[in-house]
Amino acid sequence: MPELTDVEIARRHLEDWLKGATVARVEASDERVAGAPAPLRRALLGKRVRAVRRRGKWLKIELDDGGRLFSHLGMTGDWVCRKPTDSPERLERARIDVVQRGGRTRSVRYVDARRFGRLIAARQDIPEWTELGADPLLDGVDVRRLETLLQSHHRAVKSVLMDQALLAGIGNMLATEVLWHARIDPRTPSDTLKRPEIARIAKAIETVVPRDLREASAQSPPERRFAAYRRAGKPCPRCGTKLVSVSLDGRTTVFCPRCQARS
DNA sequence: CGGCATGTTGCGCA
DNA sequence: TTGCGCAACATGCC
Repeated sequence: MPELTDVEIARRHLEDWLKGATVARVEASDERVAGAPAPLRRALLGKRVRAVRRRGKWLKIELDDGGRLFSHLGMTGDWVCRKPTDSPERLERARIDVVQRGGRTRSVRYVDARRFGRLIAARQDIPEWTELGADPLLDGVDVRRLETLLQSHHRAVKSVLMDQALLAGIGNMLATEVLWHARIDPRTPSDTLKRPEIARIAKAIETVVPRDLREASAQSPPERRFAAYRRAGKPCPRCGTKLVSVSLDGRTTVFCPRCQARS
């Protein structure tokens, strides 16, 4: 599921399902994901959902008493909506049942195969949330700020783009796509990039993120969402050269050796 | 069976 | 201090 775009879609769903509703039932079957059930229940039961926000890959459900529930989808997490009478999903880890003002009931289930996701109830914003960098959708992309970020680190440009404390929400898929779009070798040391290249990266983020949000909303198959990601050995959609794969930060990174050549 | 996977954290090492 | 490589986490899927 997770990258800024899929998390934003999850946010829209949760807002639709939960906003204005009152929590009537809470289950947390997996301590690894949600901690002990009791504190979660205490934080949510009887509370009304005021808003659902997103920053980077984190979701925040705000309650009318000032409490908040943070949700990270990890690698395989997702929220789905069911009826309260429906049996648990196969990989369900938690559920929040709510009653809307008109009396309509919903059962919102957290599903997560690998259980890397997290549910954290808190009374204030947690560091994982407050320490996030600029979010491309919420804050826009500023070329000068991006230039400062890139030049203040001596790291592969892809690592910088994926650093959540610097830019929030860019993961392996989006970083791969952004650099393909900008025609930049992902291994390029970030502080050697020149202004025109940085401008191309900024433009690529502004283009790729909203476009992928539309693609993901339309449920386009993943192979149509991305030009390079998971396409090693296949022809570059731009020039036909075989895409190559390297390992960077322990992640598979695909790029075109011809149009993403280092200058 | 082996290998790979959208994320994050923590450790050893240069 | 900074950055890199890698293992770990736990499970599904091809």
